[in-house]
Amino acid sequence: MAINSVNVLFTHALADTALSAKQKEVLKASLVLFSEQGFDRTSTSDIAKKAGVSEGTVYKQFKTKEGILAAILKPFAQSVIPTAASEFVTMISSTSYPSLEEFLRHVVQNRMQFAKENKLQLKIFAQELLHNTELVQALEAEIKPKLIKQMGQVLEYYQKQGQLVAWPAVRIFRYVISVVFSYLVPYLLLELPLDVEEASQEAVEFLLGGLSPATK
Amino acid sequence: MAINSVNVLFTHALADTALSAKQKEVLKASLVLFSEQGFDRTSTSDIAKKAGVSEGTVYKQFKTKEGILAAILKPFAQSVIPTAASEFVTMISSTSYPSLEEFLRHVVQNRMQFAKENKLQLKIFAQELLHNTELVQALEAEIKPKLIKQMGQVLEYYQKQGQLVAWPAVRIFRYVISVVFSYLVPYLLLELPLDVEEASQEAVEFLLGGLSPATK
DNA sequence: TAATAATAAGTGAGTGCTCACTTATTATAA
DNA sequence: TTATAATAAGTGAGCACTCACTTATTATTA
Repeated sequence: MAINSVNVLFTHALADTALSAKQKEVLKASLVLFSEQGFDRTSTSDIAKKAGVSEGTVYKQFKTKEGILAAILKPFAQSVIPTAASEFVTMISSTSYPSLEEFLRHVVQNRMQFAKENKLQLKIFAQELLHNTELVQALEAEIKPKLIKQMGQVLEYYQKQGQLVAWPAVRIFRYVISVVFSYLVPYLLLELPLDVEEASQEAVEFLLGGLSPATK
Repeated sequence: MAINSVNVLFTHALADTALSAKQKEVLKASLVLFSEQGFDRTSTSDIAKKAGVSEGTVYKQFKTKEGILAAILKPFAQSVIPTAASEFVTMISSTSYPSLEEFLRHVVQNRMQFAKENKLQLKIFAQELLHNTELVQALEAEIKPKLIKQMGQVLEYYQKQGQLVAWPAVRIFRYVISVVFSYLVPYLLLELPLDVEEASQEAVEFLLGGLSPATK
């Protein structure tokens, strides 16, 4: 059921691509198998079988098994950090800024929803991060400046307003991201349900306390 | 250097066991290879070569490759949550309770130090968690009650004192653990240095803000 | 339109190789 | 000498990937 809905979303994303129906089946089967068993424990014959195609078909489009992985993770990786055109920026660049609470709730909720819709990709991604050091370095180099550029001035605004503690942006990101993950990890690993509305509410309540300027 | 010191610690832990010198070498080699390349991408012949023994010797003690993994992870898993005999409890059960800040700093610092000393095991452990669903379930079932039993009354104490917000224990654990991990993840994945003293200081500063009873 | 040609997509039985694990042989120790 | 420890040479299953060939689709011509 949960997997189905993920598949529906993935299928939808696949619609834009120039892949044939069978090649899409290959990607869908790989998505499920990689996330369930891990990349290394999934054979190309497993993939072919689940996709209902021959092994030759698998290799017609994707030259290597790694190529299949890349085809799944590339579009995912590029949407982990929402682009400058995203809602975040439009939300902020409007004449009236929302409160820090509203802003945080929006960001947290948005990313939790994203994680929910990309559950399988996230699991595969995490596996890859753990034994692909170069990938980690490359991501760090790309994502961190992007994040700071996009969010940096927003944070500054709230800091000048006195709504946000005057810590470096990196430190604030660290806490926001980790608290979001504190709700995602049980969902990803234990298959527990995740109520995004409730979770983001809770998370923001905590974050606001920790990120408000000192009353100490 | 960092790996060396880890090895020194691991070697020390190995001293108590009834393993022969060569069998200990097997475990040390496996620890490094599994953490660097992952379990699936490490062959038993790699292990034998690095340990300076034959492949037969590897299999004399450890019946399977999985058996090697278990020999590494079992003692680690059991020390992730410190036992009831640990410092935590003695710290608390003394007649004068420390402040929440002191208590938090001690816990956070202690676990960060532990992570630093068990860096390679942690990496292997994380890999395993991602595609071993049963293991995750088993850990959840064992660790969660243990954690609540040990820490539950301590939290209650601070809540009654008005130092700690009256949230369920699970929610408080969630935030403390995730903030600790926010410092560990860059250390583990990006090989960045980790100053435990400084990091725990920072972490607690944030946690105290978020976990103090509402001033809202 | 119908017939033919050209291209693309798909197949499945290989192929060489790696791997976890075994076993026959040799070194060491009691 | 006998028992134990260690080795090094297997062994067969499974793997990623290939390739000669077939089928489906599209373009071209009469």
